Amino acid sequence: MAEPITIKDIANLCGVSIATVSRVVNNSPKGVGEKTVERIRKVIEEVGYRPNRLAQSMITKVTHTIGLVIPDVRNPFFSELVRGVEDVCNENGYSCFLCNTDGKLDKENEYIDILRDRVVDGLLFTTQNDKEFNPAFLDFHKNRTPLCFIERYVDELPETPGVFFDNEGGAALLTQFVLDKGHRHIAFVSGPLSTMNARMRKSGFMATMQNNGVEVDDRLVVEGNYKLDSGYAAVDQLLAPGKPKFTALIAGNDLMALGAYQALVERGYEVPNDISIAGFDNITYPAVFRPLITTIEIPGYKLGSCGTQMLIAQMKGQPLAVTRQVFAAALRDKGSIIQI
Amino acid sequence: MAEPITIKDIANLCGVSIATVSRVVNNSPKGVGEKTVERIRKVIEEVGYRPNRLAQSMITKVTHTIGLVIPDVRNPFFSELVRGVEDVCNENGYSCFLCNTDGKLDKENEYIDILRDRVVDGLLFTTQNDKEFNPAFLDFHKNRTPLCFIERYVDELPETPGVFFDNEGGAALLTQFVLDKGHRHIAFVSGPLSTMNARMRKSGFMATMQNNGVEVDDRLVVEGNYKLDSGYAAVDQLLAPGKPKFTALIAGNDLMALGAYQALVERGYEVPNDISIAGFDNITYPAVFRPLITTIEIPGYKLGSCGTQMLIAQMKGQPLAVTRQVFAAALRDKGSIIQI
DNA sequence: CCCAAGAGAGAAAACGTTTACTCGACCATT
DNA sequence: AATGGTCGAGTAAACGTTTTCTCTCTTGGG
Repeated sequence: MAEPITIKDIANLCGVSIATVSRVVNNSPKGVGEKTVERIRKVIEEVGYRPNRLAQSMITKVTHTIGLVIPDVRNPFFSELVRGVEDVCNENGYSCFLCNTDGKLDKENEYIDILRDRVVDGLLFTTQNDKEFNPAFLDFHKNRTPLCFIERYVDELPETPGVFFDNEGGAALLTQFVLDKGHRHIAFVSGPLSTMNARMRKSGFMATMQNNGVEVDDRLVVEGNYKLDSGYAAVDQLLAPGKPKFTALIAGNDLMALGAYQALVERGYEVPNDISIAGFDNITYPAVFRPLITTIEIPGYKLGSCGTQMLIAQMKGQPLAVTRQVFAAALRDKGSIIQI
Repeated sequence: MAEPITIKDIANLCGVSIATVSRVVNNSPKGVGEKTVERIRKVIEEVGYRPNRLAQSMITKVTHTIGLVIPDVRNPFFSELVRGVEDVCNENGYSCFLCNTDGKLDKENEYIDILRDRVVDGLLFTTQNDKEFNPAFLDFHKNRTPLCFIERYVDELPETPGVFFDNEGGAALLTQFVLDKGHRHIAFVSGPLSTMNARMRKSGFMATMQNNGVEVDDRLVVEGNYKLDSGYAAVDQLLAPGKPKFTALIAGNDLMALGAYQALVERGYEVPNDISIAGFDNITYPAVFRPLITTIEIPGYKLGSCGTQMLIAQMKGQPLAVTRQVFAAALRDKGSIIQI
């Protein structure tokens, strides 16, 4: 029913041209008398006129809109991240399109196309799929649409900004902690080695062991898939006859650590008295829950907010001091590693 | 660098008018010869032309965009809901602006204005704040912008669609379950009674008790704020000298149930042997965690996806069979209520 | 008193589409 | 042979802004 009020309506109401109204709306440098400004302001206020963003964007080519592409909001890490992104967007007058891809390449492609059609000013991109490189990024790059990666290195686009978590450092920190507690026989359950972060975490573990002069027993290093079940299964493998004993187990993420915990308990081991356990991610649950798992915290909110800041800086044409920001890891000791 | 390809480019490339190109892009009824269609299609394909959504929207007044306003994505209920919304949007060619308000009225207002400026086709609105009614909704209503509420009744807008969870029925289900286990002295810790759902849950509890001929002892009904601490504090109140004994405690949500659990354990009670506990929400954590709390599941994804379907139906001008959809509750028995 | 400069404001083009209207060509019907 | 219908395609207006250019009026300095 009620047609929206346009700039033309205001112009008529004030008996001025739309150009003049436009100038006061954008409190443009000058060219409008004080009294006129006052009058127009008042009318705008009274009738509640708000400029149509679409029309503005048509001509300015700027939508104040970004696309946020992630695998799944339901993953707590990503909901933290999303909130960080959205907060920074909002502070800066941007709105954010949320896209869930489940890490599937075709959905990623689809969303990239959609977002380009919608003329987003920038794109924030996360995935857990780092096997395949999406050539659509090259298009974005050619079109000079700002891009910021989250936890993803793209060799083809070396100068594209990104925010990262220091997976290797986190794993090193955790491994050192376990070593310092006196453990020497440490099992490691990695995430899927097809992913960058699983490889980094593993290498952080290996390097730290080596640096401390502790030999890694290959038979105690197994690969999981970041899911609970694979942690459970890993314990079965590690406890098989002929395998060496171990006093601590480091998992590539908390979920696998929990799976491992369950398997150990079911097999009659006491955690941490018989076997200590550590995870990665700091999946945060109300502190009432048991077990508590010593872990490495990944600052999802921070990654999101800083990534967005970098993206916005780019969109504003500000030169970036650093194009790749790496966030340090923090250890969360929850007592699941005992001194021996 | 690379200016985007426009319809004009395609027209020139094919030696036809832009109107003709537009017709084949929208595979418009007729008016273009088969051979021409073929030729234009091929060129479009070759150069990868994609129409500018902004320009399309300018003229059609349709953006294929919706606004999703929620308190906080980090709340697992809302991340479920968001995913449901986004999936249905995507299936139907819509994109979705995510807005976090923390339930604050001024942020809600701000986002409503922003979304209107951006000419969203519809608005999906959730809040936990049901004290204040935002008059901006009336504007939306006047502008005929489709609206769908989630878990919020708005008296001023009786015919506005909404999706709801049957809080009362859920509480009844849970209460009946507890009664059937033989409990007669049941404590109830409600959420903040300023919120609709806390009131509904409480009334579901009261009604079921009454229906079963069990008198509710007022001294065993306390009000919390849906946070962990308030569950803890509630137990302090309930265990104060002079209070009647109880064998079961039903909390307005899982978080408070956990707080209550912690308080009880710290005071030497065994759960559920001394006191049984039930919650609400089914906050889902890996099943390894303890304690497990018998609870009522709220189908967040379902609420989101169905709400979005209703919204889209409205936007397409389809008449809604029902404007208010209520989703049934389901009990998740996790053993924290014992038979007595 | 004249002129230049500057301030205030409007006209119109542009952004990339969709769509109502128009027009010519061709063919079939009377 | 004239009429009319259909098909294919183009012209131009429109959407709601921003912005460049232009114009007029005022003002102040010489």
